[in-house]
Amino acid sequence: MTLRVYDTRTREKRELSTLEEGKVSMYVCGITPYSPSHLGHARCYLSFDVVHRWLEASGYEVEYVQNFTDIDDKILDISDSEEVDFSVVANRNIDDYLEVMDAMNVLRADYYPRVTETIPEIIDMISALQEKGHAYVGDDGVYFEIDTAPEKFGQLTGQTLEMVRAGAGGRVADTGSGKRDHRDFALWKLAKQGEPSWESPWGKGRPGWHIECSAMSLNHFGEQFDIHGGGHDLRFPHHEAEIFQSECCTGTEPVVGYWMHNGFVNLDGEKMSKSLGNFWTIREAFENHDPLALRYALLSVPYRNPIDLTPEFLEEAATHFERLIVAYGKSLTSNDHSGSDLSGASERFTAAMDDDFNTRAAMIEIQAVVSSSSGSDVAAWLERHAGEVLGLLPSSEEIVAGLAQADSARAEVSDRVESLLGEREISRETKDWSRADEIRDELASMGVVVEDGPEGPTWHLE
RNA sequence: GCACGGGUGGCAGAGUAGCUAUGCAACGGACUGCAGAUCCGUGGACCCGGGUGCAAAUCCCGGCCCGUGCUCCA
Repeated sequence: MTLRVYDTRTREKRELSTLEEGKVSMYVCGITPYSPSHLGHARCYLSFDVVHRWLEASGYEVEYVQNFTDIDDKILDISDSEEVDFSVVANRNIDDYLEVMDAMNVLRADYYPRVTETIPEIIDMISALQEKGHAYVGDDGVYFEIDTAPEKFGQLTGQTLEMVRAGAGGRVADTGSGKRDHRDFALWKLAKQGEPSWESPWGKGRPGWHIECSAMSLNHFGEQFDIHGGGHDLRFPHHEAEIFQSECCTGTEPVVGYWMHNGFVNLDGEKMSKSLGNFWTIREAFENHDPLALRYALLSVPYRNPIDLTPEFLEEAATHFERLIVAYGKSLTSNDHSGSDLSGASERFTAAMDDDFNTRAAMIEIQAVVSSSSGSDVAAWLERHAGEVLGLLPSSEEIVAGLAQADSARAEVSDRVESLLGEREISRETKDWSRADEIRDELASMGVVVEDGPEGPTWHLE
């Protein structure tokens, strides 16, 4: 069984082959912390969390780097309006991000480099590009000159230089930037009055948006690394700019082995994004949804496909999640073996994950196991597959604590429930259905669900 | 407009030529006073039009539709 990964650049699923046997270097574009993260971000980092987990489960040693773009125009806009330092805004939103990710069982990356802590490396890289003739100094900053490496254009989007030239109209003049060609992009932006800035050979300023990722990946991994992830919208210009910067700087290509891009979260068929304003922050979603149920929902569609968030979609996921938790709890407290052979499910699960991380297919296997067996072996199976690999389970301690709490809650109302149930059974025996239903309603108002079975009624709290 | 991705049953989602995908939902039956749970079973799809094959959801051509990108964006 081999792991196949879809690569945006070559547009095919390829067997994963890494630079160093048994090791994977993975870089994922992180957030720009100018506002609280929304569900689109959740989907991205959840997707790559599963990539991270599955690679490790497959025996790879993974080095995972995710950046924070902690200085940028929008952060400055907000810090201006709040009259606080930009770092206040950035730190606040980074904390928010890490908190909600923790709540959704997202494992931490190994490094979270920040732009503001990578300035010397960025400056070195820009200097190298300038020396090699790929960068020039304009009125308001330093730019990468696309025409010095035109053959690198369009690797991730298939666009040609001409197309983009044609599409842009007279934007160069509009922006008043110091670019020679509108397809060139900023490496270093000179500071305007009052903006935070860092010293550089070109004057005080700050890095352009794309250069940080090139500098950070070079810094952590060297000239080449295995996987680069990010949202689908980053393919152009951001990731193509990275290819220009990294490969022109080092002369080594390709800089990235596999470009992975996750699909969007849509609301009413449209991309959820901050600029469109049609987003839910992750925290808002937590108000109505268990973080792990949300994780379940967002992983229940393969990472490259779009997800249309509808109430039905979220409900279905919540139902499955609930079943999983209940089944896990039941198996966890069982001393018996299920007597089932779970090897087929394991094989199909592995095949699904090996096929470009098809979490959907993998989760169907989990559903099948959940609905067909229970026992101590099932608990172990779920821990490995639903827990370690997909991160869908709370810790067994939490589950056990939850069960204990449920037990005590149950014990609290038990006497009252039993006496009502006894009364109801008498009513049922005398076919006094209206009285029986009345009692059931009364129990329901106490949060007690009654289920009549062949061996009499059973009840549980909900 | 151009580029990329995609259009499979109510929803999600496999399937790159021949054999029931699958899950949820729906429906029918069993069981039920009813409800619920459970069990058994059923129907239902390949955007349109051409083409190549003995055979096409699957390959080719032409349309149409949707999403994203071309501007900050996961």
